[in-house]
Amino acid sequence: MPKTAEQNKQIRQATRTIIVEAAMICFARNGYAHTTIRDIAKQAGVSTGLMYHYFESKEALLEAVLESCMAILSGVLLGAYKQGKPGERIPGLLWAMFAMLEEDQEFWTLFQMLRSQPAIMTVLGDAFRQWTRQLRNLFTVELRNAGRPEPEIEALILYSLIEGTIQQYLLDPANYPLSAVADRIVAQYAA
Amino acid sequence: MPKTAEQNKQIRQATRTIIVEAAMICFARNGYAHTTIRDIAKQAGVSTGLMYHYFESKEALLEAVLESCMAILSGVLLGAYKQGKPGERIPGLLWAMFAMLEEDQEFWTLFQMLRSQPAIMTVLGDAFRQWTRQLRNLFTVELRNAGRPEPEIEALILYSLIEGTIQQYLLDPANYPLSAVADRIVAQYAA
Amino acid sequence: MPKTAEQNKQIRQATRTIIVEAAMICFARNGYAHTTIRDIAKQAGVSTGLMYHYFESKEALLEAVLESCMAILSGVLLGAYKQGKPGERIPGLLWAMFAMLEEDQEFWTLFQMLRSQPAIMTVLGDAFRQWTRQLRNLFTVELRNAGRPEPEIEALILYSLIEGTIQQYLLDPANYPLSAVADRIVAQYAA
Amino acid sequence: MPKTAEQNKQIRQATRTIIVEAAMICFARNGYAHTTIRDIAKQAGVSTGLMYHYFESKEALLEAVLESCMAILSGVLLGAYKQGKPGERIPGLLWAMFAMLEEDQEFWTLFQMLRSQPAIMTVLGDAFRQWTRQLRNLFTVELRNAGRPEPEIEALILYSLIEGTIQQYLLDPANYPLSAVADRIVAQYAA
DNA sequence: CATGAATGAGAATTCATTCAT
DNA sequence: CATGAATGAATTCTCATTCAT
Repeated sequence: MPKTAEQNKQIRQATRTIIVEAAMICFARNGYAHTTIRDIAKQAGVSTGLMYHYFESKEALLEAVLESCMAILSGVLLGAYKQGKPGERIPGLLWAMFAMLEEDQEFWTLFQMLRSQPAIMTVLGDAFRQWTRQLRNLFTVELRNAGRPEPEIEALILYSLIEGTIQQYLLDPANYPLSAVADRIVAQYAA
Repeated sequence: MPKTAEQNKQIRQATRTIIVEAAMICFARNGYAHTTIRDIAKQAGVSTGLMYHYFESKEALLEAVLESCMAILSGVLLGAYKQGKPGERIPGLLWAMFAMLEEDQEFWTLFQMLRSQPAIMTVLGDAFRQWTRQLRNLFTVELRNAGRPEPEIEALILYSLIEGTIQQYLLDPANYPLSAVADRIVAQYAA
Repeated sequence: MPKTAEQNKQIRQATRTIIVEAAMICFARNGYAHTTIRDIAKQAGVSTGLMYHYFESKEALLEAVLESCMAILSGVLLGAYKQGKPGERIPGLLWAMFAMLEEDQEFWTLFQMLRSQPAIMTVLGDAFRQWTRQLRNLFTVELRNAGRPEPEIEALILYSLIEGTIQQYLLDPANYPLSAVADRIVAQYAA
Repeated sequence: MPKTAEQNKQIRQATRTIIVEAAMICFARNGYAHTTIRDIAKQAGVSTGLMYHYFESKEALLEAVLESCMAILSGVLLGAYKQGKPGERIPGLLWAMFAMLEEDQEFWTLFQMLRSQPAIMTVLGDAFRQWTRQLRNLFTVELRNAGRPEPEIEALILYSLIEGTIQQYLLDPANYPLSAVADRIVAQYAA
């Protein structure tokens, strides 16, 4: 009794997701270089051979991981964006970011690692740059809506502030006064 | 008559430095994983065997590189710190940072890469956290001198702003309006 | 449809045996240090990578070799033991030993080498001591059956006599009068 | 003030001895292959370079070690031999052997290791075989003096008994009833 | 006689990838 | 779709040996 094409498609999608998530966990914990295909396969509960049914190479898997990260992050930010009114969305965006940071450190560790590996950026840099521009645009638009001067520069600065905060927090989560910092930043942009 | 102890010490120091600098170049260009010991040896102009005369393993070399980075950066910032008057040093520190960023992208690429590698932070995380605290203290002290409220929180934010700016700049140096951003940040802290 | 678990198990067992036997040959001929993993792989007709699929390290393989030696020797001696009647088994055991010595010098060269390597005995010493005790027990029991006084001490001496003979024989097989010595030893224990 | 030739010769001899003894210790503890020239140099308290002033190669050092072992052992046995009267020397030889065994396990561990390494015996086998024959001759002569039939065969057996006992003892010195075994063996040859 | 920095060939080990089933 | 045995090129690491001082 062969499976229907539809069933197969679902299985493919599910297994693919399992593998990507396993890869995210392994990369975050041990870095890309220190993670082997076998590690990921074991984490995912599949055979090493199966990895190659879903991804052409380790690099292709990495690509999928970065895409997944970008998609997740876009989703969260766009969700926050849509909830607020034009000109008043910055605080919501910031809260969404900081909430996520506290909830899912591993995600951010992974994300920071991916974006600071030369070997990865050589391949995926363009995609990442384009995605970054889009996100930053959200901020630019909102800062303009809020009547700020030089919204492009402001957006760069705000984006830097967020990224830097994430980096600092991840360095020592236990001792970082995240909520105090978050309050302070939000206050600066709430007016 | 053997070489004197003094001569040997000098040779060791010089060769060690050559190797660390070669490693910095290679790691910055190709990342840790894509750099082989042979690459570094060739870049340094020594044999592969000698590498292990100075460093126990590739990872130990990596640690030495991070330590070197921290020392370089400390030197630059302390230099800038000493040149200014209490309460007026923040702009000097910022300019030193931004100047260095534009001059030596490779250094910063390397630095960002090192600090986001789980394998490195597992070993050197504590040393790095302590070093970061010290640098941040410079900012805290100056912000207090300048009469700012909550200088600790302010310092965290300023530090984040710098780190985030560096990250953003490195992502796409050709298209990043660094001087505009720098002016804007400095202006914020010059008052 | 993957290979069944049963098939895989058989393949693993067969390949493992091939590798261990190849290692035995190489180690016996050239010693542990002068044998490379490549040598063994070539002798076994497999790739070097596969060696590490079955054994964690060269040393782990060495351990497997010693274990295999002990199993082979136990088999031969237990076989001889079972064929004789209580109280009359010593000659049979001795003949089995001496026959094997003449037939398979390489085995014994290997065995003597293994048991005098500090690196091996550090890891497998306890297992080897226990195994030795068991074999010696065979002799103790038989000497007691034969009505000898102090069978434990006698067994130690008999065991020493055998081991020493093996060592002497291996030192210069061409000139060693093995059958004369064997006759003499057996005569001593046949009465 | 240059040293005199005589002084130099003495220094050479003393340093040579220090190195050989260091090598004996290292080889006994870690085996030949696991011992590096550096290990021995450190144990001897000299530089690696100096090793090559005294020994052409690691193998030449090994040769010196085996020769030293043979000389030490010859000395002890000849000493015991000379103390007894013809026809009554066997017990003395045996006691000398067993006393030495208990006093200097490391020496015997080393000795057994050296003589069971194929790589070593390939080079030094002939020297060792000849030396063994000479020692065994001592026993043959004495057994003939004592009026034993077939003294050659008897000597082989006695020699095996000693070597085997040494091996067994070294395997588990703490639990081996050496004095009981020694008494038993000596009794057998005292009559 | 003595030192230890330097060499480089050779060995162990790793791991992405393939493939028979 | 799924398995895991098998491959072998690439890499890290070791260590006997040399040599300038």
